[in-house]
Amino acid sequence: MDDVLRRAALFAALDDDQAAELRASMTEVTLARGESLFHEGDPGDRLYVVVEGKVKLHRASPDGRENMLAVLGPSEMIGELSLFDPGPRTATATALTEVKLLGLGHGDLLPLLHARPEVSIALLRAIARRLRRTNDVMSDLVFSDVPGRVAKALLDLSRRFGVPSDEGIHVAHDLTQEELAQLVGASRETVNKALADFAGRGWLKLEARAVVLMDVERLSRRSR
Amino acid sequence: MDDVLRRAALFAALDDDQAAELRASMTEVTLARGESLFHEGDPGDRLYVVVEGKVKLHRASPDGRENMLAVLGPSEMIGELSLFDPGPRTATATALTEVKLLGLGHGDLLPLLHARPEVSIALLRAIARRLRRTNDVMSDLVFSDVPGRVAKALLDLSRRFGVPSDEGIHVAHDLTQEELAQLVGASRETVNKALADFAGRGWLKLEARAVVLMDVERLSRRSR
DNA sequence: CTCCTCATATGATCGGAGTGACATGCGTCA
DNA sequence: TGACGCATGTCACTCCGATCATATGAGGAG
Repeated sequence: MDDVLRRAALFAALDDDQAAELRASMTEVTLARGESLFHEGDPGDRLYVVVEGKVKLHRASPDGRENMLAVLGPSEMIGELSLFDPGPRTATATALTEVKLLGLGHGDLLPLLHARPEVSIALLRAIARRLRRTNDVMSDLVFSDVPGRVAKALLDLSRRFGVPSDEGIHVAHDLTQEELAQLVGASRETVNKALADFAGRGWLKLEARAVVLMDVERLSRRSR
Repeated sequence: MDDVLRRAALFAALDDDQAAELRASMTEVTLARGESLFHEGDPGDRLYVVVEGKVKLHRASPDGRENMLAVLGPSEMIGELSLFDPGPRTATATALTEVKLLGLGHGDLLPLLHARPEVSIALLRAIARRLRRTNDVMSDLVFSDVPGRVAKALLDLSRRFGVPSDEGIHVAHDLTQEELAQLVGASRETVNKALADFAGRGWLKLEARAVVLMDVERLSRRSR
């Protein structure tokens, strides 16, 4: 059984056989960068688990500006909200890289939840953790300035997607600066300035859709 | 059985007998305005349901400023996060009015979740809804200016706590302007200006810890 | 290999909103 | 009932960050 799936909340409480059975009942979806899994307003009764790649969850304001709620990677869940609390999708999910997902419909999940309470409990934990993260992001929007939020976002991405290298922690976030700006709720220009400033101080090195963090300590201090 | 409790997610899936039994296993807590139920950092293994009154969930930044995550009223749940995703409390809960709550410990909840999967499912729905609301608030922080956020907050409070009167919808929010400012992530002065402006236009009337909404249509338009 | 387009970089300008400083109002408690 | 303390109302001043404008660079399509 796939290691990535075993780390997903949906599979956490199941033994190997049960996990294999659940996996068999899920349908595979593949997207190229830029393609959307679903759009804000769509009817939603399907949940997905990321197997490979990254997906962004985002919304548009009436006047066309974009805000990114989250970047989701392997083992993470997308679209649960419309399943647990029935209703249309309140955000759009778009692939940041080539991405592979497994989808599960409402009709297949409910029996599982009734049959195996541990699964519900694992999902409660997962969604509680998400709510905590979201609350943290909200506090940052209120308390921190843009450079602080950029530093925080990079550290967060580094914890989740970073790999150590000889120069520092290499973080292939797959976000354009425009997207990074949407993630921290600021303009592209301001984010660019913050990044350039950090790079100038030697705290990090900029690469295409990636950064190398070289002084996590300073960045971390700047983020508070 | 109390009507307020029957509307709480925790009780939604139970029949009268089961609800009465659950209620009996919960301990009553009473607080006066200003008293805290728990503080950020406290170990947390208890969940509460508001029976009467209002409670605010808030956090302090390192430099002492405050941010309010939510105002919770009757039937709503507080402190679930530390229960579902074990860990210290990530916010402080403080009474906005005299308040009556019922508390349930981790040790009493888990057996219930295992025995009655419908309870978990109801809780998943409740927390999913909370996450949706939080995402909405986050988008507003990014997209709307302060007057817009104030209008939005008042409309939200009115939907939850408003009662129709001959002049308009009377909303006893029990928040000082300082607290309202913390709720929308702005300074007291700016919120005061927005309120004075709305009042000057005849959209609402200011009262002590309350407002009377007289032109919901305009306020609603201003909030978008 | 060469455009063309999209991403990145950087400066100039402007405005919303925070800060600080007061004045006023009002509820509550001795 | 008087007075203190907290909440509210309103300035002037400053500044962060959005917006506009304009390079420069780099990857893809032909």
